[in-house]
Amino acid sequence: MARTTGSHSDITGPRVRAAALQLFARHGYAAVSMRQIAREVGVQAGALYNYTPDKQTLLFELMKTHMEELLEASSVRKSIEPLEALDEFTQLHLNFHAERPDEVFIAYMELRNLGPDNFAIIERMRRRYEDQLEAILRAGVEGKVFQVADTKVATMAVIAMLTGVNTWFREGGRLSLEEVGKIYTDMVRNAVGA
Amino acid sequence: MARTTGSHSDITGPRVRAAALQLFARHGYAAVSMRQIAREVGVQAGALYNYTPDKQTLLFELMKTHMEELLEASSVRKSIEPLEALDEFTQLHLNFHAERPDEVFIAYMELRNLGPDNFAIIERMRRRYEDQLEAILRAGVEGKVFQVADTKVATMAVIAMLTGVNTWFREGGRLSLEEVGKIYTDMVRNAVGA
Amino acid sequence: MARTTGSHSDITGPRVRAAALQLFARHGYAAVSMRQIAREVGVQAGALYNYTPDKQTLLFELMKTHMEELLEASSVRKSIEPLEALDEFTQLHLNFHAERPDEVFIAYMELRNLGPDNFAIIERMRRRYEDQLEAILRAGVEGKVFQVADTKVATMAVIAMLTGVNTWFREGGRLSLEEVGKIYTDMVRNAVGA
Amino acid sequence: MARTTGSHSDITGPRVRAAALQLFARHGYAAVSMRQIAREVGVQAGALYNYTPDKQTLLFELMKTHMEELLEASSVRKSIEPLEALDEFTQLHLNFHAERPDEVFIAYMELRNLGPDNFAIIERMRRRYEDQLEAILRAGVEGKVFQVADTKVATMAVIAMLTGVNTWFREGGRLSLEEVGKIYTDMVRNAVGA
DNA sequence: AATGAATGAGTTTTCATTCAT
DNA sequence: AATGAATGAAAACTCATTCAT
Repeated sequence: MARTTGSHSDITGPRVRAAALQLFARHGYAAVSMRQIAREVGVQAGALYNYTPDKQTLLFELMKTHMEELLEASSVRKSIEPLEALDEFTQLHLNFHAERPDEVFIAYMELRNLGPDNFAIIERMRRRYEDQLEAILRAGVEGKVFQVADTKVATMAVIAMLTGVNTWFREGGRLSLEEVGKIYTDMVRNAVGA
Repeated sequence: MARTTGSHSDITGPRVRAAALQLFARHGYAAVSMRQIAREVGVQAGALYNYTPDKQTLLFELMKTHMEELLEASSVRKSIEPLEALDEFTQLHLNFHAERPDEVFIAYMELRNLGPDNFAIIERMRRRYEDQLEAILRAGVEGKVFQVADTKVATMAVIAMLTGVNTWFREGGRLSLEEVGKIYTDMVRNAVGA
Repeated sequence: MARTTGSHSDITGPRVRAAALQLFARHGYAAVSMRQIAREVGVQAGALYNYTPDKQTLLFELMKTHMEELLEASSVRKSIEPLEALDEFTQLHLNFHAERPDEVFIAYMELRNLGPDNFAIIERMRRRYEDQLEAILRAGVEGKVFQVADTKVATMAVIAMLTGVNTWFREGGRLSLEEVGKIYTDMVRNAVGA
Repeated sequence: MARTTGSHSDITGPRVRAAALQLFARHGYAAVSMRQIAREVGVQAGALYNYTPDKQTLLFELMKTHMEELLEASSVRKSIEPLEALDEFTQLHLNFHAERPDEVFIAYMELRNLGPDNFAIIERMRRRYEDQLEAILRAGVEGKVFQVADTKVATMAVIAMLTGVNTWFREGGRLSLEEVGKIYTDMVRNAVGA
């Protein structure tokens, strides 16, 4: 049957990813069927395979894109002073994660649904992100502006603390993102003895 | 024939829960089949239903038991000074969670696989746990020994920081649990301005 | 564990049959599980096998007992006149069936759940019952008190008509069983041209 | 690979219904598995769910279609004289039911396997059919051409008598359907005192 | 690019039955 | 006589994926 001229591929593809993102975040990768995704897009299940070779790759691409954007956003900083760099990192992490709750949720929850190769790729990217914070902490320790017993541990602690915001922060709640940002900037500084 | 031999009543039940715990933690609730659990126990799938009415209840009981133990372990403290109480909370949290990585993982990851009623029950228990830390922080703020802009936010931040340990800490790794405990006790104190 | 002295076998057996009767009638043989029957009796499923070799035999015994009672009740009549005999048959059929709605229902609905041998046995008994009415009709035709084109067909028609009462008659409804009996006595007479 | 070859869309649907009809009639709804139906159709079990949302709906649709056809066939008659109408009803019932032994069997035997809503719908249709006969009988009583103590009871009795034919009549047996029709026309007339 | 029919393997759960105790 | 643990087979239904059209 005839369709409005022009290809749908450049419109359906993003819609597939958007639907998968939302559904995976809400119900979990394993609990979402290709048919559910297709229904959300307004298409039959078979059509999804024009946009992804399989369900697993769909998940992987979502996570990879997210990590790429995170790395790109975070690596712009050609950091100056450690303290300023730390504050900047805090703000960037909070803003970036607050804007992408679904992506963040998936990136943490669905790691074990990746095949080993895909898992390794995502893990490597996450490590690279952590390394950026650790570099800041190390610089601060060397410059005696931070007091930290173990920079690796402190890195993990700070990131966990920051990412935890996503479990409770909601736009329009008691606190604005700006207020939360101020509170965390202080807590992070304190935590690393700045 | 009925079964290999001998009655296994009081031995199979715990083994079912143990197998479910391990498998759910490793692969995720949705990705684990009743058959897999049964195989691990050394029994046919049907036999599991002598020990749980269904898969969902099996998950729920695991989480409920975990939260009950957490609440019991943490509520013994008839806290003295806020600072001492905070240190005690930090240690207890780290030790308790380090001993039960599977339970902790499940308690965080599988919330969305609970039915609404079961979810509400677990959420209430988690809230009660958070309230204990918040009470300590509030007492410390009143007594001017802590400096915290928002006790609720600080509560979430500290718990996220502490629970994050489970994502990387491994017994026998670079640091002992005791060393980690010291580092975190300091970082937590700092974070709340003690 | 100890039980009140004395055997339960002479009490549990009838209770098993009663429970099976009621449940088979309500939900159908195939839809009733041995566990359901056991629950109704207040016993574990395994205990049922002290009273029946299997589920199929339980059904068969229920039907056989019913047919035996029907044949016994109906064959007492060493009938006199055909018309009187016909009225007597009508009354007996209505009363007997009205008193045993569950047995009647099962005897009609569950025939196909019998194994071939059991089926043959029950069918033979049913045939014997029909033969009694046909004998009456034949006598009436010979005696010119009935006008019936085909006694076999008339037999089936009359029995169908009478048994149909069970689909709608309820004790305590608009009509008493006695009233229904009068109406059917007339209709049956008419139908066979008496 | 997808399937043997060629699209079967508009051919498989009817074949599913036909297979279900025959199997339900022969063995009973509860005793027939979706796999059996699928095997009869020559398809895997999963494919059936392209044609029915579930087994229960398959049964319901079979019964609904049957009742719709019955109502359509029977309501054409804009009856003239009660006696003529009665004869016509008798003939129509016998012919219609003789042509559809499987549908009739299911419509009577599987009522209790319908969910409550579906049951109510079918019951309402059956009631409408009965009402047509009762209207004829009432007209006949008013016009003094029938003698009937209770039109509702007579309606049930006549329909039971007629439907009973399906339990024994077989095309090619001792009597033709036409002969049976004549016999029943007489018996029905007699039964209602015409 | 999309459909719709189909597969084959899988899911959770239920079942009749057995049997050591 | 009864329990309770277990089996092995089967049930209804779902799923990711394929492919002719």
